[in-house]
Amino acid sequence: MKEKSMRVVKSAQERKNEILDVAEQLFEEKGFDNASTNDIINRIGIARGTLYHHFASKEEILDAIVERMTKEGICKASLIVKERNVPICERLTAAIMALNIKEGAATEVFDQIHRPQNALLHQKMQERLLDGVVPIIEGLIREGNETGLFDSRYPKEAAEMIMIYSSVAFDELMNLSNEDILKKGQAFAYHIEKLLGAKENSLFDVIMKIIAGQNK
Amino acid sequence: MKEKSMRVVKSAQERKNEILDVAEQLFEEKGFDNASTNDIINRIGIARGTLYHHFASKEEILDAIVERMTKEGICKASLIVKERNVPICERLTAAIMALNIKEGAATEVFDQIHRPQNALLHQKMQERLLDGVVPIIEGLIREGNETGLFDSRYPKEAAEMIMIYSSVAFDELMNLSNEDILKKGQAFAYHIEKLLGAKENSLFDVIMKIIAGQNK
DNA sequence: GGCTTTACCGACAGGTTGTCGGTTAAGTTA
DNA sequence: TAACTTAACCGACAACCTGTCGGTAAAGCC
Repeated sequence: MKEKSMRVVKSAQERKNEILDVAEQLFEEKGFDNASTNDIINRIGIARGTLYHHFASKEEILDAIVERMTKEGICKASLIVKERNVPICERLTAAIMALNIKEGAATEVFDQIHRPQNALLHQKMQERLLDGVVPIIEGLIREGNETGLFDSRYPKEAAEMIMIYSSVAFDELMNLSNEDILKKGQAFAYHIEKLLGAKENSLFDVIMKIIAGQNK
Repeated sequence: MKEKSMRVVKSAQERKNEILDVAEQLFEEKGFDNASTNDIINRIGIARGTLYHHFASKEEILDAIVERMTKEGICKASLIVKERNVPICERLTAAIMALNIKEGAATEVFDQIHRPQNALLHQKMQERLLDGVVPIIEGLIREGNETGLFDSRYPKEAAEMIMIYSSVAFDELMNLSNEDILKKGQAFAYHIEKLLGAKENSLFDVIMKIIAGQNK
């Protein structure tokens, strides 16, 4: 039954990615705590030592996954912000939503992410996204201040507040009915306007458009 | 060396509290992940079976601790709110701060709480505090709306935003310099005023007073 | 073709949580 | 007060887990 241990050698980078792919998949399926390093090595078909040759610990694997998952969102956000011909409000909403990467493959991750087994994953993702995106949003708010679109006395803290709220509140979106989601989105837009001292409805429409597109 | 296993019988309630006391203490010292059930039973001097006679799992112990720790804060908040002769602004700040129970014995817990080992504890505390305190704050905002003090179109979501932000942002307070803390507090007050449509400085002073008192 | 580097292997130590049959104390009933 | 029931308690044990380590084999270099 047991396969003979055919020795297959790959480049470190290739093997690392393979491990991360499988680990991510497994964390989605069973949660971080429940997925064991044995699960990982069995599914790939490598030995225990191989795994620990590439990663020092299970937590380091998690860190690498978080890194990989967040990098894309943060890059996207920082690109969007630089498009100075796009209206600030649109850039702002796009940047905020860049972390809610609900698109494509990552969907299942976000379903599992709040389960208690994934508290650590959740915390690390949030931390990293906050560190990465808050400065970007902050810059945007400052730009809006100069343009006269916004009037925010504490851009950094406002950015923090927006990002923290959206990362926690939009986590639990899937449990809500469609009208609840709508209301939550409206409230979010309304509050951001207040927070940034923006004109009423200056953000409302563009935010609602994105939220509507989200669950089509 | 090994003590003879003198059999001591206690009432279920008494024993449960004993377990929670020691577990809480241990979680403070080593973090939730690092503190083992063996640590708990050894420190108390009971057998493995005894522990699992009273609690079904390690996580159930954690839940009970979270329950115990948050109950006090939530009770306090709901009491404060009922004092209708106290100005709303003071009640609001007091209720918000009721979760930052930095007073007395709980101090060390909050130092340890952000360490990765405690992600689960952190998440559960936050969840429970949010569920408990948000409705209370919401009621207060509605009251403020009626009095004309506030002007909030979405009281529930505003309460959520305030609580989520304060529970995340004030977590990492100990790493900051005193002036940073001050600025963060000022920004917080400013933003709450904006969020609730309150008059400028109507909350500022009372919030700053509390924050100043916090790290004396 | 020899040498060094590095990916790889799998047994193993030392830890973990949760289970379970059996034991003893406390309470209840007769 | 003696028999019986309930509930707290015990400790060995199974079934995991993570991380280590000496050794093997492929790849790259001289």
